[in-house]
Amino acid sequence: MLQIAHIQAHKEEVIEALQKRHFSKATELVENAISIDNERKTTQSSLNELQAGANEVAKSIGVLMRQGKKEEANQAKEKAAQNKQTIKNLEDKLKELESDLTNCLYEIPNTPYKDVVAGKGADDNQILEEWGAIPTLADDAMPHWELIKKYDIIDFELGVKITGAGFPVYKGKGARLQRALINYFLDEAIAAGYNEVQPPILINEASGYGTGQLPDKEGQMYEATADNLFLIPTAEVPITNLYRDEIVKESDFPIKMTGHTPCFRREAGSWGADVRGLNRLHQFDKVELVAIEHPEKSYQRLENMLSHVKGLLEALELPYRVLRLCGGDMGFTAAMTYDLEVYSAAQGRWLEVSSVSNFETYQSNRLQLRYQSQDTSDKKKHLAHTLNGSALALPRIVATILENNQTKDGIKIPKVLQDYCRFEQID
RNA sequence: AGAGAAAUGGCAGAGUGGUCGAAUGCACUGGUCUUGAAAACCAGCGUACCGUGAGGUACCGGGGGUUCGAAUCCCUCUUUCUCUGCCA
Repeated sequence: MLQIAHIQAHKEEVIEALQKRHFSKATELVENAISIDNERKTTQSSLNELQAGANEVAKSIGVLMRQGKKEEANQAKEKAAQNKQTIKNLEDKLKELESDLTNCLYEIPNTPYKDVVAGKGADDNQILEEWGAIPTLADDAMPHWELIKKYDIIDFELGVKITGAGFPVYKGKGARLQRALINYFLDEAIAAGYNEVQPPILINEASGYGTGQLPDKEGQMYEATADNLFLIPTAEVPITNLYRDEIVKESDFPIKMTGHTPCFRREAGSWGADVRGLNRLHQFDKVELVAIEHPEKSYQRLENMLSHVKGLLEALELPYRVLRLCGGDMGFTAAMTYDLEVYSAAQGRWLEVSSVSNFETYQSNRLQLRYQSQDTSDKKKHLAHTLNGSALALPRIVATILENNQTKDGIKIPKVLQDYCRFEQID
């Protein structure tokens, strides 16, 4: 969430930035947050004053008791008891205001970075670059949902039997290709200086709040209700939360982590004609990059992460394009997001395979993830910036490899994967 | 899963109703001394919020309660440790 002090100091700027998202409640919510905060301040002031008085009386009673002045002590007691209820009421009011403020702030999305253009949705995204030639396929080329049947490598019907729609079973070379991709992506991340972690794939509520999945987006997550845990929608959640409530040293930056996890998404209501096959699943695998960075270097870090992902796609020889999302298409918590899409030749469409974002302090403010400046005269703890990016999500990469590399003899495996797969084609 | 014990500042560790935001040691920062370092000595050293400021308030695992007053008493939750059980 945004910092209330920042909103107070830069109200117009915040409202203006939020307009880029076409966020209609911007002015209303910002005004509301400010007025709650102002009331909070005055409430705390008067509460503190009363508490100071009460503390003084309580102390004096202690002194009087020790001096044996019982009567005076009892008089003071009565006096103190009078203010008790007032203090209690003010305390309750303060708590309520604080929680109102937090709830209000939860509803305000992150303010887009200066480079982000205004826009309502996907059509307004900026296409920054395109790489690679679009392959021309034979006339009888098949979309991946037919190829997986032809070669018997991914089975949706079996998944339906075991679990339900959107939970495919990978078999034989399909399973091995998955494993190869995971290992390849992890090795590349490690080579780029990311520290591999294997986090839990169930998270508690606090973690959900930390990275912004909660409140409001619980409908997107599978929930283990008996234990009040959630299946992760992305490794971003457990990995970023490793640093919840931590104070790091400035010299620790950048903190770079990577991890492979399955991801679980309910995707309620988002099924339609163009989500056949591997295009949208309830469970899929992803290798994620997470970075925690100094505020002054976070955009540099974002570029660095973007070029890492581009390098992967180039090594896999998949034509891609880079989009900078417009305000309206960005996730709630992001300040700037690059999407990478690969061209799926048999479907004739671009498929999003990675999303790389800078959250600035939006997540770290909830996480209370701060750093201590190296400058010893600066005693204050400062919020760090958090970033993450997929590198990469598997299913659409698999779909595109299958479609783009199909030949009459079989599906050619990209060179970089051959050692990982230990086979060169699927036939 | 059952029984017991525990949770205090960066760490260790005192404190069982009142000058306790919290002894002491270590660590850390600054200084004295030294050619330099070590040692010794002196001083400082938690976080957040409110206040222009002086200053105030809250925080001793989380939440609630008793009391004029709670680190200290009560309830509850969480976590850790020990023993027993179970298990890859």
